[in-house]
Amino acid sequence: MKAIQAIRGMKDIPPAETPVWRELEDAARAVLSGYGYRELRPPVVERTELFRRSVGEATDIVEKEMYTFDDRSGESLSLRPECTASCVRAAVEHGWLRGRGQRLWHIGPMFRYERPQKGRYRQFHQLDVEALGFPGPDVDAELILIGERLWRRLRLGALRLELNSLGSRAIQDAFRARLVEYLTRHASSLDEDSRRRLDTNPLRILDSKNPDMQDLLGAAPRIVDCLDDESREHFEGLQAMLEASGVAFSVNPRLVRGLDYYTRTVFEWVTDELGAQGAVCGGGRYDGLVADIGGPPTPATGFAVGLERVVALMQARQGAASDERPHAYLLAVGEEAQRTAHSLAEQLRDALPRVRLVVDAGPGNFKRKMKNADRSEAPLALILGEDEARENRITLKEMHGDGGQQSVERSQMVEILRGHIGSDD
RNA sequence: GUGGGCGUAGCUCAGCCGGUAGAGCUCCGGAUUGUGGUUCCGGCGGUCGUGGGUUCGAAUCCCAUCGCCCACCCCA
Repeated sequence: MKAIQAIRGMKDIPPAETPVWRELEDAARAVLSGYGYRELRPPVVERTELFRRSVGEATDIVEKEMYTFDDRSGESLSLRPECTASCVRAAVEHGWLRGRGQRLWHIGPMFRYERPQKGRYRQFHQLDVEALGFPGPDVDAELILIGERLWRRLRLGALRLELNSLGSRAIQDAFRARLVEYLTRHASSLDEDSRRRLDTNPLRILDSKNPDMQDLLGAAPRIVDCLDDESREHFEGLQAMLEASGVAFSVNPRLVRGLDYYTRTVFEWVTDELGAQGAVCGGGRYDGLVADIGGPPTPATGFAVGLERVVALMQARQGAASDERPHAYLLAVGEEAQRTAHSLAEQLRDALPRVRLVVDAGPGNFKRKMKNADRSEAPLALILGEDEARENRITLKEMHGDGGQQSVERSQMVEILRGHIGSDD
């Protein structure tokens, strides 16, 4: 019989890696609570319609990357490809936007049917941060500062911040027409993909990686030159606040983003260390989205962090992850010892709530159990054999170094173990 | 969806101008029946991804197919 394996692009995160993930999640929680953001946990499945209306009918995500299915009642549902739409839906549905802003965050899995490659998976995880109901550039700046604080806390260097402004929807429409006009004039210099996108998504031609087109694109009209006064002031305001906070950034006039809902501010944190998938975090302002999905007109801004990509950077970084090795391995041999081993272990756990103690009171001989004690990487073996059971003692053996051991009264165990735990964790 | 690379033991890999499979690590046992890790000795483990073709004979050559990785595309 053929063994069943995981779905393509969906990976197990093995025990050896979960400490890094937890470090990242704990850091995110701590940073966000420090800015007054509160956690939201929306469902993983939504009506397909929600993503059509938010992400955009003509985007790749909606056109060909969603896991969509009909439920038993015939309704079209989709696994979420991103979760800004869900956060906005929840806020509107519960009336959280009535007269005040909401600062929200969420961590969880997202799903996109794409060909997997380095840094890109079909199930992947995002930290999503959304500020709903705030019109000013101050909140865009706040989001960027949150990102920077998170990178600093995780000891990640080498992340660059790129910024752009896409202006209002009306400006985007006008600019799109200008850009199409320019590119059509030079259609002979466009590659095949770009010619196709001339119809579907002309803005994205701007960040094509094709080296043959760089000259052409460098001379293309720039959206930052077409901004309306309000958008320009907003963008300048953001830059002034970042400068005042000492945040380094570069304006990339060709930074556009693949989701239809962005207006004005867009930004990305990028790295060169992850191959082709260099965007670790991306986001921007979406002032029209709340109204688009049926809520009250509400300005909003947010970003998403790709956790697999951050984890990859953390793994490449210097510095050890947290230690999960047990402090002690209690091995019981003989009927009486095996029967009472858990009782002893529970007393130790009552006295030392932080102790990491593995109990081996199963079948197997002494040698076997010592081997397992060694493999557990615990620095201390607590030996409970027939002699110890009879004399109400326990033998402690140092598993590192010379392997010296001593026999002690059970009543001494707590103090000795406490010494071994020390300041660890 | 398109292109390239790669599939041999649990893991990392060698063998590939055809002659019927090997190493290191891991694992199991013994030296050491109340002591692991080190050392020594022995052992388990492979329809060579799968199916077909060529051949007296295929891990090796050819075709197809599946899987993994990387890139395009797209994005976190």
